[in-house]
Amino acid sequence: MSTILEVAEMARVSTTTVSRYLNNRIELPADTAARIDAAISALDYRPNILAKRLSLGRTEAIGLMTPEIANPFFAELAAAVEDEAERHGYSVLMTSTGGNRDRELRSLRRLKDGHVDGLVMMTNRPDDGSLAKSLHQYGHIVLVDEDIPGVNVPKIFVENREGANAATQCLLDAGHTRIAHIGGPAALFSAIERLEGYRTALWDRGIQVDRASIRQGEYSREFGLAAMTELLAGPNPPTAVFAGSDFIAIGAMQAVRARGLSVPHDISLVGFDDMPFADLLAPGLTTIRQPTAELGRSGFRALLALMQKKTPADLTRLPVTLVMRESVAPPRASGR
Amino acid sequence: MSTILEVAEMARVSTTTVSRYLNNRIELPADTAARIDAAISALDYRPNILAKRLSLGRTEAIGLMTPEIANPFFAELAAAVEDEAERHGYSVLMTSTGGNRDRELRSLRRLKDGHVDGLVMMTNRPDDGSLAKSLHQYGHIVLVDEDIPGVNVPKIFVENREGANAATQCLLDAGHTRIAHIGGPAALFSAIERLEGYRTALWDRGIQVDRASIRQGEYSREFGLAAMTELLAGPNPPTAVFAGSDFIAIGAMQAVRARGLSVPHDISLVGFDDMPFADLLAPGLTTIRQPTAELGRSGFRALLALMQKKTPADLTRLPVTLVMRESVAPPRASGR
DNA sequence: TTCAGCTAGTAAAGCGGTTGCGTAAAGGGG
DNA sequence: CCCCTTTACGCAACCGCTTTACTAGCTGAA
Repeated sequence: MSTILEVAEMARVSTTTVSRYLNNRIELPADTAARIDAAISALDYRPNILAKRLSLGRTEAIGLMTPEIANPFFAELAAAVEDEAERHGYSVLMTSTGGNRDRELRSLRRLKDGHVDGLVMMTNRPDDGSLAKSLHQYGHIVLVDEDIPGVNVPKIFVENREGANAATQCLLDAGHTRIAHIGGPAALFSAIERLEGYRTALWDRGIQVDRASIRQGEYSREFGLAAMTELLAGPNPPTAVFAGSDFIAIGAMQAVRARGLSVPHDISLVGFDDMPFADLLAPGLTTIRQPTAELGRSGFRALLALMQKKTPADLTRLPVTLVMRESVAPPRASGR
Repeated sequence: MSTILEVAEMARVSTTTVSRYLNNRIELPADTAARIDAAISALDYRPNILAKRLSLGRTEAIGLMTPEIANPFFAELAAAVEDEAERHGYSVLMTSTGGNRDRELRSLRRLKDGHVDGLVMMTNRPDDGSLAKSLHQYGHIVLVDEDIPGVNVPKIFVENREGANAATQCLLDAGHTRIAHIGGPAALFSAIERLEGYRTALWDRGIQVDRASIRQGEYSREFGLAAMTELLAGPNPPTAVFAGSDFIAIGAMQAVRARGLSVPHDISLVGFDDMPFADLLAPGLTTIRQPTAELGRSGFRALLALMQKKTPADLTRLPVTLVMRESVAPPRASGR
């Protein structure tokens, strides 16, 4: 590997000149420039990035913290971040934390220690406040998809309320009145917002919101299965369910089947996320599509702005859309 | 941020001593060590990793090239690589190439330019030979999941032949004799091996392998749908299909349904991969499970060996297993 | 007493860039 | 013709760590 010094010698200039020329910090007469260019290609010179980083004190890399890269939602989001980062000359250092606090901290320390210049952070673990307090000391951070309350960094979320509202309305429009909600963790921001959206939709139609038809738990299939099984066994089972995530919806679907009932014939179902598998199911799952890729791109852009000492918006909300498939139908024979 | 020099001064030793002490290259008398320790914690010293990297000429980071991180298979594999890497103190720089040659080359150049010390490489694009030729110049590379013929680097694959064989046998055992195969790209190593496994299984039972019941194309749902539609429209449609991937299987399943037939009643189906959604389907998809995480871990370990100047195995084959679900049944009423 | 052989360090030269000052030479205006 | 401004570049310090080569002082054996 040749160095900038060799290039400078071959072009009969100083390293200063070469460095400035390469970084567009100087305008050189054509022949000098040509000599440098010639030397560079003759030596096949490529700047040593490690030296450059030390000298500049930055890495031109960002971190990407995701709870679970194997989850298609986060994977797609990660892909979008990476794509946008690449487009701006940044590399992406990925960490899949598995919701593990230790790994989250390790990723944050990487930021502090200068492995990366900034961090796109996603977490789905409710915070006890300690993370929120310590976060500002780390540097450039952007929060995507899920909030950590009390943290003062740019945030990019989707319109959870509006989405939940649309999902519930879709069920109302189909004629349902006994609509249950199986939502995510009670402590999680997105789950809270989605619950609010659901409540508002019912409220707006003058429908009493029944505590008993609201379940909160993990955004997982297992929880969906368990919660739906309970609901179905209850005294006054719903004719429709708005699930807080597609995973929950799938679990619910299983529960419905296990009971010998069918979606959408006996029970209508709407999910949230529009995971890639949502349309593989039979029946295809009606759900709220999140602009996953846009979430990632916006996240990176906000981070970039931060790193360039600009001030990105404190909060960006991206719109969601209802995707109609086959899991919603009018309630059976009305009444009971 | 404090530097090693400040630590040295506070501990009244030289930077050399501090550096050696920190890197376990020297044994110090207890009181000297204690002074250094004290200085370090008093100053909250953390070594500047950029300086360290420049000095050592390595980054303690590896690259991870995947065709499509949004594909759950690669995502899970990536998670495993990252996990294993983290365990050994390495960071992971991820690139999702989308099968784009340019991005592949960019990722390779990152290796050459010293951004990373090694690369776990996955590609699903058939190579025209140019990649194979240029690959050795880049440095430490390990190939995972899919081969690039003619490349002399450690490789980690699964037992494609054995898996395909088991899948086909499972259909044979159920009583099928007209078994079609919808496989991956004809130029792709894994697809070739899976086809071989299918052929051998039929051959071993003395069943004529019919050219017309073999289709090759993308590992995608769309291709599965198209190919299966064709097969069903043919003169002598199969009663069972071994699909080269779960995506293909899903497409095939759609085609079966579109024709008013049912899986497994009219057509039995076996996939390959055991994607996370394989058991979400109704019926659950019988398929060949790949040890995805192990593929990732082994990949990293081989790379680590390479980077430590050890010599990992040229080729590692990981076993696959047949996962029985509900998409296989005996052929209908035998005969026709 | 002498000297080899430890112990416990140190000085300084890298690693390969970037950059704040500075300056020689050429050009131009008065 | 003199002085001031450009133009075109160079010197050397600096980023913070690692490592080679070396030494002062002590111990113990011959």
